[in-house]
Amino acid sequence: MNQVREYLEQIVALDDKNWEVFSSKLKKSEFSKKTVLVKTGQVENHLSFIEKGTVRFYIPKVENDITFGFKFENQFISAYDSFITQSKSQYQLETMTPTTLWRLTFSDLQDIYNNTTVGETIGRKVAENLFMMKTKRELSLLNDTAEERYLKLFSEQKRFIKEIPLKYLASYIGVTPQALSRIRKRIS
Amino acid sequence: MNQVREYLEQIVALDDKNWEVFSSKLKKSEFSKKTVLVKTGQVENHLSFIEKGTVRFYIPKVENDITFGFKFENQFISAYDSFITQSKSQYQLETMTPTTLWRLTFSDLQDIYNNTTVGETIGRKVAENLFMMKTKRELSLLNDTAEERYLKLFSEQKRFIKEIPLKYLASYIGVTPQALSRIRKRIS
DNA sequence: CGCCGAGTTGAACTGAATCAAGAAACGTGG
DNA sequence: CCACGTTTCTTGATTCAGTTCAACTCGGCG
Repeated sequence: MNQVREYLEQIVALDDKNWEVFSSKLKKSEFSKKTVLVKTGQVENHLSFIEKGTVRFYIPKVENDITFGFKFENQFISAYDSFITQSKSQYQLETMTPTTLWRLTFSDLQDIYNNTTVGETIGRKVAENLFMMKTKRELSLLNDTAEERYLKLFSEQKRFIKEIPLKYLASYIGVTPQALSRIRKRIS
Repeated sequence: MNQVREYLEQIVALDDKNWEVFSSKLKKSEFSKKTVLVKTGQVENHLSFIEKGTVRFYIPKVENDITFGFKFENQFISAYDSFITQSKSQYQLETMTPTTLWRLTFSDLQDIYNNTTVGETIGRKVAENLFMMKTKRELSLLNDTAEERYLKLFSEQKRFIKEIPLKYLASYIGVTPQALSRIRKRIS
C-alpha cells in the first residue's frame, strides 16, 4: 500500500488526512495468471494499482488479438474509457502473470473526488499523463518503422519485454508475429 | 463567448460565479490563415477555444510534415503536453483558415484551478476526453487499413474534411499523398 | 501571362501480409 | 516426471499495399 502512496506523492502533495480517505477505500486482490479483469461488453468498475504482476490490454479477435498495451508493477490500470463513462468496454484487460492489485471502485472514486481536496487534482493529472503517453504512441505509430518501435520498446522496458510472448509484442508494434520474428533475426 | 460557456456546460454544471471567474480571463484573438500558433521548441502558453476556423497539428519536416490532427470551431486547442508540463513543444499548431480564438494563459488556468469549485473538474474531464480520443485513434492506426481510416474520417467530419488539402489528410491517415490520391480514385 | 505548389498517374521497388510447414517450448494428465 | 498435444516461434515462398521517383496537368495568384 505504501507503493500507492509513493506513486501518488510523485503527482501531488498528499497530507495524512487526504491519504486516509484514499487508502481507506483501497482493497487488495490477487489474481492468477491469464485472469480476465475486464471483458468486452462489461462496464469497468475498478481503478487498480499493480503491486506486482503484468497486465495486457487488448481487443480479442478470433485469430489474433489486437494488443495495444502492457502495464507493470507500480502503475495504475483500468479500461479507463469504460470506467469514466460507465459504459461498455471495447477491450479487455488480462493478467499475464500472477498479479496483486489494490483496487478502487467507481463510487469509491466519486467519494474521493467529493471528500478530499486533492482528489480532482490527482484525477486530472492522471488523465493528463495518460493523454501524453497516447500522444507519444500516436506519433510513433505514424512516424517510426516497426523495427524502430521494437527497439524503442526494448530500450525503455527491457526488463519486462523479455517476458512477453512475441505474438503480443508484434501486435503492439503493429505487425504480424512472423514479421517481428524476422525483425528480431535481422537486428540480432 | 457564449459558445465557450455552452461547451463547458456540456461537461459540468457551471453557475454564474464560476463562469464569471472563467470568462474574465478569456481574451479574444484573431489570426490570419497559415499563422503558426505554437512553434517547436517554444513553450505553449495558451489553452484556446476555436470560435471560428481550422487548426492543424503537425511535426514540421523538411519534405513532408507529419500531420496528426485537425481541430475545428467549438473545440479547445493547445500543444497540451507542452502546456501542462511547461516544457518545449515537439510539434506545431497552425491555422489553416482565418481563425478566431478565445484564449487562456497557463497562469490564468492555475488561477481558475485555485479559485473555482469546478476548475479542476473541467480540467480532469477535458484531459479524460483527450485521452479517449487518442485511444480511439491508436486502435484505428493499429487495426484499420489506410482506406478504412479515410472513410471513417470522411463520414465523421465530412463538412471539414472536404476543405483540407489532400497532402495533410494523407499524412494524418498515415500514407503518402500519392497513395491517398489512389485510394480516392479507387473508392469513387 | 507565367510560375509554382498541389494533385494525378505510371512504373519499378520494397516491407510486410499471407499461406504453409516444420521446430521448439509449454503445460497437463497419467 | 515423462509423454503427448497444443501453442508459439521460425523460416520459406508468394502476393500485395504502399513507397519512391518521375513526368504531366490543373488552378490560383503574383
